[in-house]
Parts: sequence; C-alpha cells; structure tokens
Amino acid sequence: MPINLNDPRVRKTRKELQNAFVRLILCKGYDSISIQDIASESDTARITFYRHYKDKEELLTDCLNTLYEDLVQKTSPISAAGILAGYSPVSTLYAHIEEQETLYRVLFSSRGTQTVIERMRHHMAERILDAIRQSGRAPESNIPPEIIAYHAASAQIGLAIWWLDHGKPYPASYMAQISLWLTLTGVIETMGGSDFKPPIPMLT
Amino acid sequence: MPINLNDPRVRKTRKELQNAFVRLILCKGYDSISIQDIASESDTARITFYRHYKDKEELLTDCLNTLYEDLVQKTSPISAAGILAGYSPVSTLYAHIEEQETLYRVLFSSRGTQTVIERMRHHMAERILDAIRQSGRAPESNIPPEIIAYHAASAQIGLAIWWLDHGKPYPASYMAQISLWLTLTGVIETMGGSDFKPPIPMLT
DNA sequence: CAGCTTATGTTACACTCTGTATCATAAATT
DNA sequence: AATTTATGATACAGAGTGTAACATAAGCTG
Repeated sequence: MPINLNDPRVRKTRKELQNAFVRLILCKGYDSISIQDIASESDTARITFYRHYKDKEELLTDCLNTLYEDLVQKTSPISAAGILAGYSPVSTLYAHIEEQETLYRVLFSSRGTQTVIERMRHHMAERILDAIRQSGRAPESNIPPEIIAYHAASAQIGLAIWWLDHGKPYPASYMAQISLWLTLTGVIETMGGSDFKPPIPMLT
Repeated sequence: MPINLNDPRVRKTRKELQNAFVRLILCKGYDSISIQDIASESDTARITFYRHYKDKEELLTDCLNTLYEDLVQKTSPISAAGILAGYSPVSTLYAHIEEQETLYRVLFSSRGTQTVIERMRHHMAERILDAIRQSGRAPESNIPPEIIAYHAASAQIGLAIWWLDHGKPYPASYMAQISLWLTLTGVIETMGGSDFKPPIPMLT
C-alpha cells in the first residue's frame, strides 16, 4: 500500500508539512526542530509524518529537490548570443532566487560547519580587498570591491572543496596557481582570448 | 568552578572527545551522532561530555575554530611580489588543507542542504563546460576545463549566497551581470588592466 | 447514493536520548 | 600529605522516537 500522490488529501498533508517545516527552519533553525514540532505546527498527527517521511532529512530533501529541479528546468542552454542579450545560467539563478526567496533562505541557512566555511570565505575576501586597495586602482564601471572580493573568495574556497571532494586529482600547488590565475585573468584570457566581450555591468 | 583548561586531565578528555567526534562524523555523519556515541567512542562517561560542552554543536565549533584560527595565523599579507614568487592566500589555503586534511574533510562533509547546493554547483559547472566546449577552443597551458568550470560555478553560487545573506543590496540583474563579467574577464581587466601578470599555471 | 478504499486521527507502548543530581574515586596542585 | 578538582558510577525524570491497533473521515467507483 504505497501512498497515492494524486490523492488530494496526501497533497494537502505534504504541503502543510513542508510549509510548517520551512517556517520552523527560518524561525528556530533546522537542528532544534523535532518531528513533534512539525506535527504541531502543521496541525497533523505525529504519526502522519512517519507515513510520508523517514525523518527530517527526507522532508528537507523533498522541499529542496523541487527547487533544484525547477531551477534546472528554467536554465536555458548557454550561447554567446544569449549572453550578449543578457541571458546566462547566472541570470537564471538570480531570477530564481528572487522568485523563491524563502526556499533559498532555507537552503542557504547556515548550519554548524557552514559558519566556519563562511568565516574562511570572509577572511579570504578581506585579503582580496586588501590587495584591491593596495593596487590603488578604481575598478572600471564602479563595480563594488566587496563584490569582486566575495566572487573571488567563493571561487577559491569552492574550488578547494571540489578538489578535496574529488580525491585531490592535482597537486595543491598547481591548484593554487590555477585558482589565482583564473581569478585574476578570467575565463576569456584563459581560453586564449576571444573576439566576443560580455557587456560591461553598469547600475542603471 | 569553571573548568581549568591547563589541567592535563581536561586537555586529555577534550582531545579524546574531539578525536572521537571527528572519527564518528567521517564514519556515520554528523546528524546521526548522539552524545552517547561520543562518550562510548571516546571511552569517557557521558556526563563528562556535559561538563565540557553544551551540545554537539559546541564540540564541533571547538574542533573547527582551532582550524580557522590556524589558517588565519598562517596567511601572510598579500603583495604583488609575493604572488610572483608563488605565495598568496590561496596557496596558503591549499597547503593548510593538505596539512589538516582530516579536519577539512569534516568541515566540508555535506549535510542536508549542502547536497542540494552541491547539485546546483554541479549543474552550473556543467553549463559552463557546455560553453567551453561550444567555444571550440583549447585553453592555454592545458588547464583542465573541469577546474575552470568548478572555479566559475563556485564563484557564481557563492556570490549569490553572499548577496541574499546581505539583504540583496543590489538588483538581481546587476549582480548577474557582474558575476558573469568577473568570471569571463577576471579581476585584472576589471581593475583597469595592469602591468603585472600572474605566472601561467603549468603542471611540472 | 451506497459501498469500498485509503488517508488521517487517537491512544498507547517500549525504547533511546537528554540533561541533571549525588556520591565515590582518581588524578593534579600546593 | 593534604587539599582541590576532574572524572566515573548510578540513578531518575522528562522529551522525543518509531511502531501498533483501532476508529474516523475523506476520496473514489459503480
């Protein structure tokens, strides 16, 4: 007797569990939420939770999988023409965040280890800000230095995580070199230059 | 009667709690660990845990704070000369990861929401790989396209998180433009060009 | 509409984990 | 050697978990 996902009762129950869960996460954080809390907040019987999900984790996954799939579905294939017209996977992402802000807040809500990574990213960004200030240059098109720094810091921390997660396929020193190179010169230069230039970002 | 951190018994107990905790995280994941587990694994009485830490979270923080502080302490101030000689905060980070690999694995070990972010990053990286392949170019110096893609994807996802966490201080469309621009043209071009070029990364 | 099916609600139970208390023991400090 | 302080053993109340049996209510079908 697997649960019939087309039954309106089931859909209602799941939606209420998910909504209650999201409210609770934003209000008191993931870790301190009990199944009882979810049941109370959603006005369902506690046992009903177990009829749908094994544990909190599974409910969370259910909430966020939809988000991921929706993003993928909305991401159109990349093309130079699209980018010149202002379309890219990045712009899709930002639009999606605005559209589903609450769920993204849940997704990004820090837990435990995350705050340490966040501090490392911040530290890295500060070092990059130092370098920018030290260069004594004002950026073209008034891009806020903070953004430059966080963009670069995220790339560097993220690539390091990728590297470790993938079993350190290259030497650390080589990775560090590449990471710095990519940040400083960008993909176009790395790919041997190009006739095509992206639009210079300006606040309108 | 606050606990005396210089007492060798205290130091021993804490070290054993931390080591046991790290082992357990790597083996069965953070969420499913109970205080009892930590006590058993570390051969201490359960009540001893509570004499040192309020909960799991606090123990985790204790484990990782040291890591963060050690990294910060080892990061030397940035300078163009240093970068030319191969020193940068990035290289410090990679060296530190190699040195403290186990703790970094704990730090990066995915929990719940993280796997969804990871999938988004992967998705973004795949789109970037598409673009690289589509361009039909071979990168200078044989930098693996996978690295380029993950570097860029991390930057873009990370900047989006920063943007949301900081209260969306700029319009989404502007952020998307900047994110793309920085990725494609890099910091040097963004800062109005420079006489100084970083070393081209090569596998030696 | 009546009858069947299926999801939810109620109550109950055994179990694990938590957080705390008390007292005994062992290790450090003086 | 005496005192201080940390750890260990045992116990307990309370909360949360996961499951069961049965009753009720909502949806589907002829």
